[in-house]
Amino acid sequence: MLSKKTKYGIKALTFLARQDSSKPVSIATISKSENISVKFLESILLTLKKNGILGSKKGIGGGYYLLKNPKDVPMTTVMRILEGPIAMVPCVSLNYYEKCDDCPDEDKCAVHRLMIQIRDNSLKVFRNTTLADLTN
Amino acid sequence: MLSKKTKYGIKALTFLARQDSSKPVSIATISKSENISVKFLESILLTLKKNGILGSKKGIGGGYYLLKNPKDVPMTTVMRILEGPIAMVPCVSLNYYEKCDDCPDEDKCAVHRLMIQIRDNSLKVFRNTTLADLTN
DNA sequence: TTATTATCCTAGTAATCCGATAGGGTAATA
DNA sequence: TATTACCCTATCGGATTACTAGGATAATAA
Repeated sequence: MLSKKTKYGIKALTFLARQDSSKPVSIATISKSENISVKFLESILLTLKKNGILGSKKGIGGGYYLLKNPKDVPMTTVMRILEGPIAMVPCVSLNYYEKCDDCPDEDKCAVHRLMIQIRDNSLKVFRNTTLADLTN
Repeated sequence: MLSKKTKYGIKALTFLARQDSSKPVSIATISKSENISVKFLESILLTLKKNGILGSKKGIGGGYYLLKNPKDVPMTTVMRILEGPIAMVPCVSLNYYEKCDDCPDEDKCAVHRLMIQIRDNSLKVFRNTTLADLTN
């Protein structure tokens, strides 16, 4: 299941991608438009900022804005920041690999081989989709 | 993340698919071979039985066995029984559809459209993979 | 300068889910 | 009739999730 954090994060990012990029948008504005709790959204935008996706400005007229052109933000990046690994099991994860305790030989593991296929297909979609693609 | 329940379930099923189909295999046997806790495995096999994947036999020489030919058991079926919906969000689920509270128009929702692609790709893999494919 | 606005940051918390275990009951076989 | 092995319900600690509280900090406007 996709977490609400990721869901809200993607919604907020596409909202920002649709705006005039020069002007910051306040949390309150995004919150109202996308029906997301202010406080929860706050924490999500903060992690996006800490990970170099968003910039921010304080005070009156302040808010968040995209640091890059939407077409240069692939969904792999967004997913990894908000959701964590794209793979369904750690033993097939590219960025968060972990060996299974119970599995003596990954190459012979049915789950492993199946989940590699799922991962590859998901990666293809996330890599080929940018924020710009989602604004239309 | 794939639950351990599903992971163990797939492992147990492929183990059974490799056996002489006429003979039941005990929980203890599968448990030892696949490094799965007996009690946990017990509950997993029981749900697979209740959902028509496995048959069972009690008493000495008893155990579980596949009710169908492994090549007639697609992973879509196994996943839906053990893991639940294949989609990452209920609003794109074929078998467990649910509308989002926050989303006024699914067709205009970025998350919705992205997750449809992910679902379609995963479905393709799970549909085209049977238990027989996983035994090799 | 100071009041206002809006982000920054740490903590906490209720609810839910997960993985596993307990402890019997029931049916089949020897 | 004893043993084996599945059947079934209930529980439970720990982790995660989806928030919420409450104040600190910085920028702007008066």
